[in-house]
Parts: sequence; structure tokens; C-alpha cells
Amino acid sequence: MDDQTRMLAGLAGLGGLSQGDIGDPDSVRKQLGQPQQDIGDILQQIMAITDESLDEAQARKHALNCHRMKPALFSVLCEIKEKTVLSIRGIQDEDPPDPQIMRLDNMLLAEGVSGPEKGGGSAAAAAAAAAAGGSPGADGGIEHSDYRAKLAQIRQIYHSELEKYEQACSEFTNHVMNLLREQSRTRPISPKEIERMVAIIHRKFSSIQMQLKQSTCEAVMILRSRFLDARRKRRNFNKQATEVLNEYFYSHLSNPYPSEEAKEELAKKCAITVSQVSNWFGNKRIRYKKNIGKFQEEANLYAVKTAVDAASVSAQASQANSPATPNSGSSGSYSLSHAGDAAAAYLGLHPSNLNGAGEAVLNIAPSLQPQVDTLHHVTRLTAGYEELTSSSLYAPHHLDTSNSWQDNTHPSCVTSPPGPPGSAHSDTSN
DNA sequence: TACCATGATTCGAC
DNA sequence: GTCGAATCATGGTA
Repeated sequence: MDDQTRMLAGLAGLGGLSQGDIGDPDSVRKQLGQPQQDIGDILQQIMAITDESLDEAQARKHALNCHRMKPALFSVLCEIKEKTVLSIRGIQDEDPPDPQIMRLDNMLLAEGVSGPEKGGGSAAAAAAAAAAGGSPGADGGIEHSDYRAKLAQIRQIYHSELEKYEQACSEFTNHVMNLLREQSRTRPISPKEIERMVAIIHRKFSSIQMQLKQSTCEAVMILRSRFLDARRKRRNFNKQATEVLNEYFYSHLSNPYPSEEAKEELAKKCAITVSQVSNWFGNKRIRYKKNIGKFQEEANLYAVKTAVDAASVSAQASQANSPATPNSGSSGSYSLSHAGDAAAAYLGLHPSNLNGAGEAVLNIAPSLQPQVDTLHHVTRLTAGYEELTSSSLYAPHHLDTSNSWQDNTHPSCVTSPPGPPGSAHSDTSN
């Protein structure tokens, strides 16, 4: 159906045309002689209104409003307007969803700010805390609840602001719709046009909403960085944890690269994460190497302590298993120099075990080998290095000329597999 | 408050 | 990926 026919069809109701006649334009024109004359009159009257006085115009307006052709003419004008103006806009109006809004929505949803309540964002908080690798404990609990509270606050503000915007949008939309409906009595405004106007208003308000979402996202990011930046919430490990780590470090001084299993065990013992264990060893190795002298005392202390512990355990085990052969299963002879005398005493050295060079020759059980290694290491670092290196009995693990740890023999401990630094010993999951 | 200790992060090398 | 090295940022203490 062409425009002309459509227009005529709009007038059909008043012109007494049947639906069957509408399909034939000639028939319509023939039968519409009178209505066509009426339309001309109406248009002339409309044009003449501007030349008349206000009272006259009002009277004319009223007369026009009451004219039997008015609704038909109105609907035709609406249709023409719809086809000419609004159809052009229509294509442009149907925008795809804004990707930025989608991103913001997703983020707010993930953080538990928008969408259904997730316990005040506790899931997000927990995930974030886990990602940060923070140590568990009382402090972690406090900060966790603190983070949750702040997030809930942000959520509350966001929702109240959103509600305000929505309310304002709805009020404004209603107002505009009422206005347009009111005006639609005097000028051709179709329901579709009103719908479009509503859509435009919603778009404008959604851009304001985007700003709100952006601000909320920023607030969440700031909150996250404040609470989850590990540097900001650094806490020293407790004494026991440090002791456990130091014990391991100094008892594996020849090769202080704990395996994954060892790290996990240490992490469990110290109630910290594997990453923290890795960090600790990384820091320890570098600081120890940088200033061996400073760590000497500590090294001696832990070497002796570890040796004592191991010796007592070994003695107990020997007594329990085979009192007659305390050193059964010994792996070989090791020499100790004077610097390790104290520890050697703890290890149960007897004067008869001293060799001609004044070094101790001892049959060591395999379980004591790491401690002996440590003593060798410590000894070498203090005064006895030249003596030890001249001894064919001992080929130590050591810091080589480039000051890096080298493993000349086998690793000193079963929990610390062989291999140079960098061979999948640990992870620094930063 | 200055200084040192220490846990975490970053960066380049491998 | 891990490592060493440098650096940052905070905690603890004199």
C-alpha cells in the first residue's frame, strides 16, 4: 500500500469508504470528492489562523477540534511524521549495549556491589584476600571484616544513589510523557514518538548512571588496594615461624633451596603461605650472602641447636633400635675443624676420634649429615675454610667465587633435592 | 624521629 | 617458570 492510499485509508472512516474500496485508488478518488473538498477547506482554515486575532483563532481552533475530519487528518499527519522524520532516526537510535557499561556492570557484579547480596561481598573479599596471599590469623580476620564492612558501605551508597537516579528518571519520564500526551491533542505526536522520547531520556539517565558506576568501581579499587596491598599490611612473622625458617635455612646452608614439599611443610609449620616461605628464603639467601659476618653468630647458634636436636634424636633412635651398634648404617667419615668444636662436642666427639691433624674424624649417621654440612659451612666461613678445603675427606657445598651456592656433592638433605639455584626449587609467586 | 630489620614487589637474566 | 638483586614500605626500637 503506497502513502497516498494509506492517507486516503486514514480518511476512509469519515468518507464512508469500505475496506474493499481502499485497495483501488481510482475508486477511492471517485468516492472521495466531498472529503477532498473538506480537506482543502481545513488546510485553508489552518493557514488563515495565523492572520486572525487571538479570540478568533481560539474560536477557529475549537471549531477545527470539533470538526468531524479532525481525527482522520490528525492520524494521517502522525503517520507522515512517523515515516519521514522518525524512521530516519530509528536506525540510529537502536544502539548496541555500551561495552563500557557492560564492563562496569561485570566488575560491580564480581565485587558483590551490584546484583544479589553476597554477604556484603564476602566472597569477593575472601577471593581477594586469597589472591593477595595474606597470612591467616586474627589480624587477617579483622581486616577481612573491615574490608567487608567498607564494601557493604559502598554497596549501600551505590544502591541508594541508583535508586535516586531511577526515581528521578521515572519522574522526569512521566512528566515528559504527560506533556507529550497533552500536546498530542494539538499537534501530531504518536505513541511511537513518545516511546522514542522516553528512550532518549533513559539514555541520558544511563550516562549519569555510568558515572555513578565508574565512581563506585574506583572506590572499590581504592578499597582493594588499601586493604589487599601486601606491602601496606606487612607484619613480621612470629618468633616461632622465624625460628622454624631459620632452622631449616641453617641446617641446609649448603643448599638453602627448599623443595616444593619442604616449602609446603614449612608454610604449614609457620602458618604462612608457600609464597611467603619462598620470599623469606629469597630474602634470606641474598642477605646472608651480602653480609655473612653479620649472620655468623646466628648461623653458629642454629647449627649447634640443630646438631643438638638431631644428635639427641639419633641417640634415642640408636638406643631404641640397636644399643650394641650405635653407628650402624653410617655413611662415612667426616672431618670437623676447630671452629665447630662446640657443636662437635654436642655431637659426642671423643678425643679418640681426633686424627693426627687435630681434626675430628667421626662416623656420622645419615640423619646427621645435614647438620654436619652446616657445621662445615659455618666453620669454613669463619676460620677453618683453608683447612677444610685442604682435606681430601671433605668436599663441601659452598658459595663459589661468584658468591653463588654450589653443590659439589649430593644435597645434604632428602627434603631438599639436588640442583642449582633456578632449577625449580621454589616459586616466587609475585 | 632516625635508623635498622624485614616481608613483599619488581625487574632482568636464565 | 625460578633466581638474584634492587627497591619499596612498614614495623620495631633506641
